[in-house]
Amino acid sequence: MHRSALQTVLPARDYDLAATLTSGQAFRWEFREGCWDGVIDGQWVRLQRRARGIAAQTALPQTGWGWLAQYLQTDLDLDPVLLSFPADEPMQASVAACRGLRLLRQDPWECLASFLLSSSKQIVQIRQIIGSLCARFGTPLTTPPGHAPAYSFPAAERLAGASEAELRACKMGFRAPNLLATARQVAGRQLDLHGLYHCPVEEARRRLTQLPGVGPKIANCVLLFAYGFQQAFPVDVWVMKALRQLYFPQRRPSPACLRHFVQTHFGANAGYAQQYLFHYMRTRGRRGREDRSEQRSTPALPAL
DNA sequence: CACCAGGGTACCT
DNA sequence: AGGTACCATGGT
Repeated sequence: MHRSALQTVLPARDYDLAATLTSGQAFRWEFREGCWDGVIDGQWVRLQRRARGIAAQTALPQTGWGWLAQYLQTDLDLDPVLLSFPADEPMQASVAACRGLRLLRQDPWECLASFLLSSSKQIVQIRQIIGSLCARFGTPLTTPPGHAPAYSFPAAERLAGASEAELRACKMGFRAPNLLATARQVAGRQLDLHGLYHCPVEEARRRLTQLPGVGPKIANCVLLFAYGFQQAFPVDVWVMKALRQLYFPQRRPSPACLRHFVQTHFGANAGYAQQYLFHYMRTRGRRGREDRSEQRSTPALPAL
């Protein structure tokens, strides 16, 4: 017999909770009163880093915490992953700067819909759009007494029944028709998101990119952040900047060349490596501008 | 106030 | 294959 509980501590080491929750893979976590408030599987959750692990609090009694360990991937040993990265200077600098950064394992629909809304948007804006979408179309969740209201991420069926104008009211602009059409395909079972768990990565990517507004970048984000395909390597403007500055400072490689490079150079955990590069570049820019000579320090150029 | 943002697409040469 | 305008909106 399990006793139900409202809180626990998941054992975890080598886990930078703040970096993980703010590194542009999930968009709904908010820092309040020294804790991280969010929603997982339609349930309000509050997290806090502790010495031995990650403390979690819910508003409803739990009989188990496997769903949370799965989302946070606390059982993953980070050391082999970091050791599998290439031993070049950019990767070592990224690991030194972001050690403890993790990949989450998110719900496929929320992840797909979120990154559909991410195109050509800053992370702060993506968060605002998604927050508005959840408040308008999600269902209110139980929260602790006196706490701000929280909402579930709206199901595909719910968005499929909305109008494009209603979606545009959430300030998503030209992304609205893509989200609507995708929601209808998912709700109508023309695409079985759960079935992608059993597909080879190429097949899963092929099916995702058939959705309107889903190209290689967004598909790779979903493959990596929801399905756990750790070789999936999303290339956005930041990662592109990292690749060009750190690996190809003198020439301009073609897209095909770049694709081949990222698939062969970063190994079996290329997607993980990509997240370190992404977070490293992003946190490098905002705080303190070191002089240009630092980022021009010669990396080990890949032979090609 | 230009410029750009975890892109994709249609259309051009 | 490789370039470009455009999509809507707001942060920096």
